[in-house]
Amino acid sequence: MLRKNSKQRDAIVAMVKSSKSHPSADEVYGAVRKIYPQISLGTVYRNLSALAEAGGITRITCGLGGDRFDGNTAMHYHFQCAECKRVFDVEMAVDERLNKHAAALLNADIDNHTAMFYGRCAECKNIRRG
Amino acid sequence: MLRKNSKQRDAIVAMVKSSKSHPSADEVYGAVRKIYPQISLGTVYRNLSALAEAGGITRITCGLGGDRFDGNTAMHYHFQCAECKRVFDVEMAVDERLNKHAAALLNADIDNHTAMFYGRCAECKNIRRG
DNA sequence: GTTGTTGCAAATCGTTTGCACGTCC
DNA sequence: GGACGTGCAAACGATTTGCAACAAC
Repeated sequence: MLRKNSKQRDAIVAMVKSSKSHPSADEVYGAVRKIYPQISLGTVYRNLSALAEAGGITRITCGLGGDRFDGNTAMHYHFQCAECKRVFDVEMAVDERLNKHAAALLNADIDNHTAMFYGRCAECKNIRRG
Repeated sequence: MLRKNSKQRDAIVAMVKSSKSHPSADEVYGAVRKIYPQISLGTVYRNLSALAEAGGITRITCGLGGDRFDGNTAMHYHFQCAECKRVFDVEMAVDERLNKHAAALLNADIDNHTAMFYGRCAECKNIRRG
């Protein structure tokens, strides 16, 4: 994968990199379709997965709904609102030593870790709950 | 939900609580079926979700494969092996203040957070990679 | 007897894949 | 021109849901 260029992939990368909203595959699809109306959802999924694998973007596995994607590949944590399902960055220092610590405890090779916070975002927290 | 007792639910709780392997819904199904061969996968899913919602067990959203369930509801972190997909506990102190810290940063209500480590477990790390 | 719970099957959601065709180097 | 990428549709795995029968209180 990623051996040849494609304008579809370029558009997908550009969309994810320029977005701050942690879009889902479907949202990327909707946005890129405005430029390439013929693009297929399969192509979006294939490229998002290949790009995440190659390290060009980050895949965010969240508890509520499908995966999200993030153009910011620097290690950081996320928060997901249980109400609106949006994902936000948590601008908090990440302790990379946790990987080594956990690796020692488990006698495992550890590549990375993720942290997800859950609750209600600023906009949703004062509204009646469904 | 959870307003009346059922022997199926009792068996599901017992299985998850007694397991240390963070079983998937399908694994719970397989185990409980030995006692109640007529139980359906839908019942297992319904009960696991209701129990997790009620706080009797914990749902683990992991990046590789479907959700797992944990009878240990005390806050702790997990590690998933990229090779065998098994999930392990990480016996590491959890800083509960992170929730307050993140809540302040985002002006959000935060209930909980999870952390997942990824890599290769002790058993898999020395074996040729596929 | 009312209401929650079950078993079953069909439906849904998010994602992946096989294939014929198109495009890049 | 050969390998990789695309569009399309079908397939897939995980999970949820509608419904009639059933069990708990």
